[in-house]
Amino acid sequence: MTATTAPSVDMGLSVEKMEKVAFILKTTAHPTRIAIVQLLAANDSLSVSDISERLNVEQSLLSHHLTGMKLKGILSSTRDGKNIYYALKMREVIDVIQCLAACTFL
Amino acid sequence: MTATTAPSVDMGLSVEKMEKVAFILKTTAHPTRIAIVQLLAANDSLSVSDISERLNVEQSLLSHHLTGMKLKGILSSTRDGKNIYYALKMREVIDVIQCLAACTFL
DNA sequence: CAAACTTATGAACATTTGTTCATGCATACA
DNA sequence: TGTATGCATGAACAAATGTTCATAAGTTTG
Repeated sequence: MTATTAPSVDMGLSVEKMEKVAFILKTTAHPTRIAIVQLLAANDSLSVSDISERLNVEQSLLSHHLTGMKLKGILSSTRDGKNIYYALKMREVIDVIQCLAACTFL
Repeated sequence: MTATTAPSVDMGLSVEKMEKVAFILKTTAHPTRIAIVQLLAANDSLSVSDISERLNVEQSLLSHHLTGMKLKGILSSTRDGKNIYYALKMREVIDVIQCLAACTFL
């Protein structure tokens, strides 16, 4: 046991993994964004106004959340006519959710 | 917020679970606190100065992190002489970490 | 083209979170 | 006692995050 740059304490989850998961959960750890992820996990792709109506979140605020999540690589978007459709891009988001869903204890 | 009290989209992880996990990860999603959790997952109980030395974090700042985590129910502390020993309290923290560690994809 | 619709954007502001510094408080020990 | 050690605390500040509002920009349709 040399002291310093230990890559991971022997607990199964490396610092790297932990930080990746933390990033994902941290950037989605907000009621609105959680709901967005839920919707997009169940719906594959939705327009902004779809989401806005379903979640009852005002357009501008929602847009900020969406573009933020897109910037961080979690969502993707494509235009179709005057609508813009968002979808889950980062596969790990679903992975993490499924992984956690499989844990029965919570 | 009337219409959207849907308990969980059918994706396995309820909003409630998701928010609990998010809470855990969000409150630990910080380099120093991640390291703290790692240490305490591997060591059962450590004094503040132990942690301070190992992580090379200044006393006061560390103390703020520790008391914050304690306030949120994640850590516990007991005094022994002039030292105060911190330990992981919230079992779910370890659970979540182990759960994520079991997921191979990341 | 103009009007209507959908989404993005940016500025101002509010709130939360992280950091530092100085100081206080408790315990041990000479 | 009083002095040193270990930790907490609170104020001041910094930075990140969330929210609102007004407005712009891209698309369709009449």
